[in-house]
Amino acid sequence: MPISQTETSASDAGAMLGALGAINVPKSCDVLAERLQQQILGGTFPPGASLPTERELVSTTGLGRGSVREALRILEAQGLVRTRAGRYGGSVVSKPTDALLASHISLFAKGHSVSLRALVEARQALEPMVATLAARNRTPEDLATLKQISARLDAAAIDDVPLFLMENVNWHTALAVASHNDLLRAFTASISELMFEASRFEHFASPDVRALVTHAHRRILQAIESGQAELARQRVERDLQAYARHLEIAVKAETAKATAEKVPPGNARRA
Amino acid sequence: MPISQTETSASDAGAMLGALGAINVPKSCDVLAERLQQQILGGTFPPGASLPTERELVSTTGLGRGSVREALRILEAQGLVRTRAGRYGGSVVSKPTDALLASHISLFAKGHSVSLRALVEARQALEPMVATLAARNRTPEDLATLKQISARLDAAAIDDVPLFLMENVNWHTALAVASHNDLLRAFTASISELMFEASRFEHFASPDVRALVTHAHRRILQAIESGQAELARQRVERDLQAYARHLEIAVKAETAKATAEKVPPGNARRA
DNA sequence: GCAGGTTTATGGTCATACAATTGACACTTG
DNA sequence: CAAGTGTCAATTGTATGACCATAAACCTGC
Repeated sequence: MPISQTETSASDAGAMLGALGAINVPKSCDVLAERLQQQILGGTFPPGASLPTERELVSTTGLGRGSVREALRILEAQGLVRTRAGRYGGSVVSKPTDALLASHISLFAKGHSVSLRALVEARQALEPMVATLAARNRTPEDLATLKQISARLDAAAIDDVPLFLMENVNWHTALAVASHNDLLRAFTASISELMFEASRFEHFASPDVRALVTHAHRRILQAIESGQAELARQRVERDLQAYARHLEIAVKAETAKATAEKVPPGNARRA
Repeated sequence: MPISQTETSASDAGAMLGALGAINVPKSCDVLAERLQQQILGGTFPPGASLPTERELVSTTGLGRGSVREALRILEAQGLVRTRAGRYGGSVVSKPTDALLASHISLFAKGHSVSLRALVEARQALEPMVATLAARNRTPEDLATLKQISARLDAAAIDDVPLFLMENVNWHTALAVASHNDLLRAFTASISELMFEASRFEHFASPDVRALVTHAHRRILQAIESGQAELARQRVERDLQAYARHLEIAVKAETAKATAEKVPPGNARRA
């Protein structure tokens, strides 16, 4: 992002001071949070190390304890520290978890009302690469996990739709783990979670869709097991295209039903 | 009368409650933050609306002002509110910005020491789809912006490397905007930013690489202008592969130089 | 040795007071 | 009247102090 202040449209008035734009006076807690963040990222406080105690920070910074605590809440929300009470407690430095990043992505998506279509597009972008990398980088353990989940998924496909959807998320997450790319893993897991939430309301998981999913997963897993990266990519792409088609049909049916329910006044509603 | 605490005597109480794991006592500020978050997401406080004042929250929740303020700092770190001081100030609900999500992604990436290779892989996953969508969904304004940036990029390619790198980020961001997919836009912009930071240290931007980049951008932009989605995708893919190759060479040279500096002189290792 | 209580450093919460900020509005001034 | 200026009031920002809750470490008695 370009520098925000410093509008260059200076008239000759106030030339000595230059063009000064809106000046933002930071809050003390923000300043402290940022400084601590830099120190953490700079290695002064490596993961696992303890920050000074609140009261120490109070005395070293000259701020009040309230400000110090607010700064710590910010760092906590960023996933950089984990605070525990009690003797020998305090704030220990930690690495942001996948779950935390996922929650921030989720907040962003919900805040911007990201459409199901956009989610599918993002998935179509990410998962082929994930499959490619998984075929290349998977460990035997990754493979074992995937097979385990596949078995549970197949079992749930018969009659337990909620479990099926949940295991489906697990499957995609495990695939992302097998890719051994932290960033893609976190992105993919987040999107799977979001799609899971979305598809719980659209009750889109008919028996034939479930069969289609399990079949596709089997073929993808096979390609990954044999290390055929390109084949895995192609199969994921085709699977996602089929999934997108089915989803579009389901959504269309849903909206059609919704409008049908709204139009006729006083009819025989749901039994 | 519902179950008050101390259900049954201590003797066999454990059996009735079943196996209970570590119970986590939440902090009051976390509880409040979560409840407010739900209300915001649930539409009770739509974007642009004001939350109750701190002191109102104090009286309605029964908590102390410190806890209320800590909750607000959490929401602020999540990008859900923006707090201003002064009369008619307070906390107004807002949507998380791209920049905020980018900063969280950046923290995650830095915390996990995500490699440049992983970044490139993520970019290779995202940008082809971004280009496809941009070719499909671009508006005339998007196109104008892209052309503007392209012109600046071409000019900077001649001699101003820092400006070139910055405009390069802008170009990719503008492309992501043209895709009209909020999630892909935010992801792509974050990764571009991260790669920019990384490539500032590796001073990888030789004249011929710069020429290669501007040439590729021109061809991509042309495909997007004419709405040829598939062509745009292919060109981005090829561009990224070339970029990845050059990057690998540059990194190899860099590490070779670093090791050469470390080993005693006169030790001619094979490069 | 160990089961139990005790200590004590630490975060968690609350209350109060004052300072800083800022938009609205009345007030001057030309 | 127009433009600038001062004042006010509501709200957040900050500091201080006190006390509670928690949990690891340390006794203590057996």
